[in-house]
Amino acid sequence: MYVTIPDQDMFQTPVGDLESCTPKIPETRLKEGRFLYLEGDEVEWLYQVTSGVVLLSRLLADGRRQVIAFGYPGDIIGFPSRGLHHTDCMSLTDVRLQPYRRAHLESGEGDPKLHLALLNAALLEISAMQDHFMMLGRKSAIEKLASFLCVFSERVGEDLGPFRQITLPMSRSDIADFLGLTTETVSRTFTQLRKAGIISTDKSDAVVILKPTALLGLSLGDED
Amino acid sequence: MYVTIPDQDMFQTPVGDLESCTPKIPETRLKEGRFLYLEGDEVEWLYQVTSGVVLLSRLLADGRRQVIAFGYPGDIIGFPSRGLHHTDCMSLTDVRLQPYRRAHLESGEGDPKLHLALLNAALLEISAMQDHFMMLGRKSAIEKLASFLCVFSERVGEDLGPFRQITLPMSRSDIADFLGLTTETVSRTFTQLRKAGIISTDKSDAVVILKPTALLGLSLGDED
DNA sequence: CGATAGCTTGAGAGTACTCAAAGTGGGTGG
DNA sequence: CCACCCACTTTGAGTACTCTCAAGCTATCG
Repeated sequence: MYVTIPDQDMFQTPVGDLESCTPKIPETRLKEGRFLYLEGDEVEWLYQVTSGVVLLSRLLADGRRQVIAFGYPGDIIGFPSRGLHHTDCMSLTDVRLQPYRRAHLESGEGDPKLHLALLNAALLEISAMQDHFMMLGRKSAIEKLASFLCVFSERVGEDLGPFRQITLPMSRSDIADFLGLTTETVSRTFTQLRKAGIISTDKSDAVVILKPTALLGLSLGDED
Repeated sequence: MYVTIPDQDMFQTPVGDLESCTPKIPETRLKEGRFLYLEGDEVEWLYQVTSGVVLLSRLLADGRRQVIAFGYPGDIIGFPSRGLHHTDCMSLTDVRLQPYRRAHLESGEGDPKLHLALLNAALLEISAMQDHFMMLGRKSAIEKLASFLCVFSERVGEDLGPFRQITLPMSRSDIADFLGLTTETVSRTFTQLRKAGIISTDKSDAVVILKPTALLGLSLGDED
């Protein structure tokens, strides 16, 4: 999942129903905190996340990390470039994944419908990454975090009475590396949103959005 | 073109030879400073840049801009997402473009070779954008500009005696919007590199790299 | 040769970072 | 079952980097 300016279209299932696609390969399971693949690994499979959440990231030589995306159920991960993985992929929770052969992406001979679905997922990823660019390059800390929470609220939030709740499987430092901030700044910005009465948090991983309109406004830079 | 940590593989022609692909549609020409398409336009064509340079960007409501990429000869631009363009595309110079029908990307029925070439271009774009993420989210101003110059030097630099020269068709403010900085910071950082004897500039659009190793070191964060 | 757009430089302010310490919660072992 | 430990989060103080606003400078083009 990529963070973007909320947009109705974003929240459709990106690939549609792949159920009917063949041949069906058995699901892969992965325990929390394990790596599915690393940058530089040869791509044999693409995966659709079935349940759980994964984190895609890249590392700089000196240890700086950029989180590229979070993979939620429905998302396709593992697109190759010159046959290789260009991110690390780690599970944030126990995860179930439906593998698809790389060949299905690269040729429609096996299953044209699957081929097209994977292609469209790749194209969606491109446009989603473009939104993420905007956020990384041009937004302030509070705009970044507000954008992040807005997208998550739409995509994986649950109704909680009149409000909307998000459960965050990722740590503050994962969020920081996604938004191009430090953990301290992310933490301070959460506090700022809490003090403004826009969100409330519980145990740091449950966030309730009390004022969605205010949050959306912040995400777009409607001056604080 | 996307900025990345220099990597041998980056500098191959992304799509390979499309000459043999059919049917050949006449080249499009565009004068400097014109828009080829805007965000939200329906995608009818993809284009391979034949000559000249284009700029792909997105705009925030308040006018903040993020430059997504520069399109140099060989680059494929215009990938659709749900059938729509997700960036604006403007020419920085007079430009020639080879159009390809969108249908060739979405189905291999017309020309499987072309289909595959376009698909691979899309996949390359994904990995290139991932490098750009790292730069936007995790690098300092000097690291960003050094990375930018390194990539351009490799991709479109020309030998100038023992040195390498780049001609920049984009303004300081285009560079700033690409790197997530302000024009002033870009300008100051150019000056900093000049004073360090790493580059020299002429008329602000011609850059000679005097110390490529030092520049590469800076781009990777080998402490100043 | 003057006008104008783009580039550079300067001074000061503000945001996010660094380093440091205290608080919180979950897990483990006694 | 409770206490301790460890990892993560939050808060604090001070710094540094980049931004903002402003003015000069430089090229280019009529």
